[in-house]
Amino acid sequence: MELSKTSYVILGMVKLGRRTGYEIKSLVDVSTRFFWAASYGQIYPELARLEELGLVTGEADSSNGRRRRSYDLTKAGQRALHDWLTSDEQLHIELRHEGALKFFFSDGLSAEEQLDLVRRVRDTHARIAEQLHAIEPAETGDKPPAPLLTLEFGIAYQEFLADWCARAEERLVSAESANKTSKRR
Amino acid sequence: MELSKTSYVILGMVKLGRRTGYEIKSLVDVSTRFFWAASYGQIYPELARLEELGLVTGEADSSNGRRRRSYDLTKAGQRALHDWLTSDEQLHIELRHEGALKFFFSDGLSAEEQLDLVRRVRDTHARIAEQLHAIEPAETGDKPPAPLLTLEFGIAYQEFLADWCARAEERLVSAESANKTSKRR
DNA sequence: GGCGTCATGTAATACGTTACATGATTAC
DNA sequence: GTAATCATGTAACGTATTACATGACGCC
Repeated sequence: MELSKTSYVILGMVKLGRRTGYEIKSLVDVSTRFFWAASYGQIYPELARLEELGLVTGEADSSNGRRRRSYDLTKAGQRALHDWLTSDEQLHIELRHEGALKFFFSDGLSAEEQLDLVRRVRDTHARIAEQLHAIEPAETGDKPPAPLLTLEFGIAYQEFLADWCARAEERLVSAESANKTSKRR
Repeated sequence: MELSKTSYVILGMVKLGRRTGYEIKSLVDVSTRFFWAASYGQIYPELARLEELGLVTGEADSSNGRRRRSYDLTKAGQRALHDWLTSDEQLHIELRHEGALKFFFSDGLSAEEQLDLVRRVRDTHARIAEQLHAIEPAETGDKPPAPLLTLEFGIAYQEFLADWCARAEERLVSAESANKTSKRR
């Protein structure tokens, strides 16, 4: 593979408009970071590399009174982005979920400890869902553009996770009370 | 932080029974890998390190005719595992989803290309859901132990994602037909 | 005899985060 | 004037994957 997935985040952000590295990072932090994060340590070197490859062109830009470097997509960059978007290669999908991991190993825990754990996981997702709800959609055209649909997806995703935890909590509570009842007999 | 999350995967697997590095890898590949993966390159060096730290004890084990090294949890290892399970530190939750990423940048695509993309994402999740359905629960005790509940969670998770894609497909199709109708007028 | 699996391990490489260094401009 | 933000970049570090090397055992 020529480019990393993170390179496409950069190309995509530049496609949406002339961008500086700083702007790309800010945009990523309120949008793609929930399913594809990126840091300065990746963005700046990668912008330089993409320029070498002829996929973006950078130029000094003092339009806002600050010294900075803005990038545009080249034709080759547009092609690379489109090729990636329509490629039928296996999608990279990866989850690292410490809550699920703890849950998997939670058989040694007491009922209360288990419940605490599920509650913490639910809180985490509920908080992220709130965060996403707070993101104001910048423009409201007639057709919902992809970033808006993706935001909707993110909200549904976090709420699904929070709901699943809520249902698991109910199950744990009722299992526990059933257990106490049978012991009392 | 003393130990990485992956160390706890190892400790957890050893808690479930005396294990070799090879066994840990095999177990991870059919269980935690869907929310926390691990490779030989992590497992073997980390087992050695955990032994140095006194959290596991390894010993040569030829019980099955092959030369191998099996590990057990020490008291300190059990404590470390329990402390992690009940710790209230921020949970590490991270998603890398190339499908969502492409979707976010899909505004330049044609309606058909967009639809293809969503279909590919749905297929991916539907396939993983099937894979999970195929995992036979080893033991069926009266109370569902945590690994089983986690498997249920994994199935619900993948099915949620596939369903969301299916609904998105419907929306795309109806938006497209509405668009054609209005153009015809 | 050969293939598949069991089994251990490491080296090279890639990927990604964090922290730091540096400095200009803007808002209060 | 000073704090926040804009802005660029790198070095150190940590994490993880891939590929390779090696070899024994069991089944057909």
